[in-house]
Amino acid sequence: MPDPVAFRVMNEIGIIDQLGTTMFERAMPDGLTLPQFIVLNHFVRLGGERTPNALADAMQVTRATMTSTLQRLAAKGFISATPDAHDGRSKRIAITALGTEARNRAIQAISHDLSAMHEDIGTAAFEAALPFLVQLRIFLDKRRNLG
Amino acid sequence: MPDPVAFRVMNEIGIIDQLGTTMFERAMPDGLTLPQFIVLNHFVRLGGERTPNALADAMQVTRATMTSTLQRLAAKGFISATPDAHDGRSKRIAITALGTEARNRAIQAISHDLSAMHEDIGTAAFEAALPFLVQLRIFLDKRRNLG
DNA sequence: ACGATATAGTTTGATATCGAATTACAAGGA
DNA sequence: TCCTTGTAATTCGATATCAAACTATATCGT
Repeated sequence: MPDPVAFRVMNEIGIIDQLGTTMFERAMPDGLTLPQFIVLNHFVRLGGERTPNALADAMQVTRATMTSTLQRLAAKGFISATPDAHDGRSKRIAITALGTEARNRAIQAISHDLSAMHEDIGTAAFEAALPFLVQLRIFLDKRRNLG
Repeated sequence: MPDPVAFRVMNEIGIIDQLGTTMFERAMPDGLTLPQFIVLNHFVRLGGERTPNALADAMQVTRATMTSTLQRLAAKGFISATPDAHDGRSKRIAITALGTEARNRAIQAISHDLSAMHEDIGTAAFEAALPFLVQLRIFLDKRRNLG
């Protein structure tokens, strides 16, 4: 019995994620990891402040995971955290100037790999694949929240 | 500036991998993890014996990672390891009867989630997405081996 | 007002993963 | 034979991740 096609797709996705993450982190300066970059990029793209909880939701990770990533970013001086004036349980996270610089260096560092991907696979193929991936991600997210 | 489409695709793939792995491991009996299942499934599908090195190549992980996963599978009695008679550095790994049973229970445990995926997304969409994913995986694998 | 419940964040313990260093053995060359 | 180089596997230290347990604060119901 062959593996169901959904299983084969998930398997390929797992390997791609693994290889892609390794490629990214090898190219990074500042010892920046992919999850750390994604947080910095989120702040540069959308601006403002966020709670750890909102970041965890946006990145689809648990709050525990986000706590860990934010602690490492704070240790590098790439983010700041201030207590929320209206809710004693909460925090406001923002990117620092140092963090913005690190994010921009990261963009530069990965641009060569991204270009190679566009050349080899074709930008059109990425565009074509995106709707399926979004639909699959939304399905899995819904299913997670059901239990 | 929007993120390049290849970056958005890699980002979706990362989230899908994360959500899919969590869904899988929640459904698993025997505390089986996804990497552990993949090794067992490999043996059931293809039979025979393998070296840790060959398994690491097949799963696209480092030998260090495979050492760790094999140690946990051996601790559960799901695989056996015997020294190679002709090469003192090497080992021969095989699945045990207990391992085969665990793999079959795992298949059962995940079948409901897989069915839901096929129903929601459509089997045809998975078939259509597979060639792109294979191409992307092969590109990243080649690129890794170049450095 | 108070007790029950919910929410924000952290901590802990486990697994996976990488790269780098290490150990043990193999193969080849002088 | 011995030395160098190569290969198989493991160990180590770091990061990410989850679930579960925990702390602290907020909100809701009576």
